[in-house]
Amino acid sequence: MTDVPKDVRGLDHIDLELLSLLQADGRMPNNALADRVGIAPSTCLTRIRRLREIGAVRGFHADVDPAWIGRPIQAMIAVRIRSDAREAIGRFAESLAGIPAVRDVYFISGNYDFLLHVACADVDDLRAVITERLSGTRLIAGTETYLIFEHRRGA
Amino acid sequence: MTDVPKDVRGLDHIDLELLSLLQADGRMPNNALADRVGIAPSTCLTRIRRLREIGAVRGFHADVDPAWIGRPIQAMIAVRIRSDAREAIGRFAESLAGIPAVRDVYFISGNYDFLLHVACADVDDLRAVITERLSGTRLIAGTETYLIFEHRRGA
DNA sequence: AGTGAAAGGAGCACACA
DNA sequence: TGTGTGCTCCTTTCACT
Repeated sequence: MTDVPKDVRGLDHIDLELLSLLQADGRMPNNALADRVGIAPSTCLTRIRRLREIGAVRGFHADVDPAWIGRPIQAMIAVRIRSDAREAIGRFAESLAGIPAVRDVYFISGNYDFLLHVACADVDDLRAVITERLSGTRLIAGTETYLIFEHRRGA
Repeated sequence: MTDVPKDVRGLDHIDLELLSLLQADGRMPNNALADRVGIAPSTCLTRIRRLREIGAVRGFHADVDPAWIGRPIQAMIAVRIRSDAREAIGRFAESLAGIPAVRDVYFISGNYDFLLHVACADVDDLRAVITERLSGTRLIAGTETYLIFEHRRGA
């Protein structure tokens, strides 16, 4: 709920403003950004490069509607790893991120080890992901699947 | 799991390729895109404008690490609406998207009505979101909170 | 729908405060 | 760090296919 965060690890208010602007519009031209925050374009360029280098900006991506690329069925799959396979969790999760249907992997606390946000072509495709890539691997103790009716990005 | 989707609602393979490229790198210059898919820059521009207009591309965003903007604590909050308040769910969810901590709202099937992906300054902040913005509203029948240890984007 | 050329604008490196 | 200049490359429009 806090609007102005506390711990900003060496970023000044201009950096935070740049991050906020780029989060809202990742294609805003460097010129416009510089204007908005009140610095010269070349300075702005340097700052943004630095924000990328330190990892404050992890990348720039188009937000593509899954329905338009033939993946209208979205689901959140909670996955529990078998307790005798915990060491493999890292490599396994990495392989999951490579499945085309997988859009996000959330490692969580609680009864399950992670949540998978997937977008599939149809229900058969969803079942294939669950049975072939998850339950079928012998690393998985259990899964629980929730259909996603709608997905909205926050502010 | 399907690599080549079936239902592509009037998009040809060039459109799909453009979407894929822009999903991977939202700042790829129009020129480079045109080269990669084998069309002229001007044609490429027209196509991308169309992809935005029809909603295949919903926007372009910088992927900002929440930890760098003072929000190192991430959580997934499952929220159940009171059954006598179901009509209010739409407006309520919209107000949620306006909370600075909220990054995603997933409307789901199952025991809960939606999942909230939040990024908070600290645990107090997280508690404030849950007690003041959720449990405190009288629309909420219950919540369940899972800490997010790590969040990876898929391919 | 796709193309090429031409003008205008933006990105980027560099030298300097 | 921040800035201003200048070169280069990209973007964007338009007449034409």
